[in-house]
Amino acid sequence: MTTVETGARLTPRRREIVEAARQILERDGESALTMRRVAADLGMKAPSLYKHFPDKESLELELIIVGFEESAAAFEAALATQARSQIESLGAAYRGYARAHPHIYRLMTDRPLPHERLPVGLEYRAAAPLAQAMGSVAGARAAWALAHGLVILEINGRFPADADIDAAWRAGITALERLRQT
Amino acid sequence: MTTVETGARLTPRRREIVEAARQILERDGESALTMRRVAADLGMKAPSLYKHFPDKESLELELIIVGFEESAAAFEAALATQARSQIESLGAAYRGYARAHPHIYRLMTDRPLPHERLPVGLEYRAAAPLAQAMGSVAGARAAWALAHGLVILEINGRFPADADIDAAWRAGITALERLRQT
DNA sequence: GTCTATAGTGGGATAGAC
DNA sequence: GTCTATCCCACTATAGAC
Repeated sequence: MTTVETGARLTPRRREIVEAARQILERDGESALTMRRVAADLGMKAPSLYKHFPDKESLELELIIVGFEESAAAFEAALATQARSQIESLGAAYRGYARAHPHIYRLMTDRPLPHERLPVGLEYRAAAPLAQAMGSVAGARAAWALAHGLVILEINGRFPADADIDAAWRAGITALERLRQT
Repeated sequence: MTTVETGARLTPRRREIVEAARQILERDGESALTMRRVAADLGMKAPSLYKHFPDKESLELELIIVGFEESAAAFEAALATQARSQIESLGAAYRGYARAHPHIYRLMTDRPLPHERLPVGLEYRAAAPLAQAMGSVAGARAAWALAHGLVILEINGRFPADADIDAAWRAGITALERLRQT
């Protein structure tokens, strides 16, 4: 369970700090996520945070872990759905998570990951549904890239204001399903 | 011609400043691109730059324009090639430009564009080759998203170190070509 | 585990003289 | 068009008292 893992890894106070950081990030974006602001929202001073986390990067890493756990859960739930094709369900889940949590999503994808500092198996768990749906490693990577590209261009406001993003998704899903049927 | 456009829009001194900024960005990345550093590389002081550009953002915008001009030229050249399929050629050109100029590429795609401040027709020119090759707007957007996703995940170091990125590109190109043949 | 105080760094931008 | 001087901002992080 997601909650159990998080709870087991973090002391209660650390979890409160991560939660405060998350709310700041979600509400006001990455530039608002400063140690001062996190501390202030908890009624403490910034230096006190360093008794709980060695540096800011470690705190951000916890947010990334939360993002992976939540998106993995969303993908697993999508794969369990029978109403639509697996690829279609996964695409909707991917886009849905990214749009609901754009700043966390960007944090998760904007830079190289320190794989060795993530909970064992977490990356695999998040990637497995797509790999299963696509049936090949190369196909799964292409599918991930397509979904990421659609999502990040949307989040970054790079499609024209009147662009039919739904249609682009449908075209992409169609292409992936034809690849799958090879 | 790219050079003519740039030359017409910028005074010689402004062009020198843009060129210095570009070299810093390409060599040392976005965090190195500061007004102080740009000035120092030109043998001047930071405040003097503000006689040429009203703010840092305006200078960055010139770099984005350069990126669009160069990548548009690369796409046009790729489309003129007859050796491979158009989609394949464009994919290679897209990846090639992004890998050769990762920091400029990130600058071009990381945030919303102030469309009204770009030279008229530039965005259209950069997008046209892909639109032509895909034959539909939705297909072109899916193709752009796929290419962008593959490229930005590669640049950001998000594929496993031993991942076969060439194979992911081949799978993606195959999917797009099947979509094209609808 | 929290505080105060502070170090140390870096950034964008402006005023006014030359 | 360039300079010097300066402002103001913000950040991460540490030391040491309580």
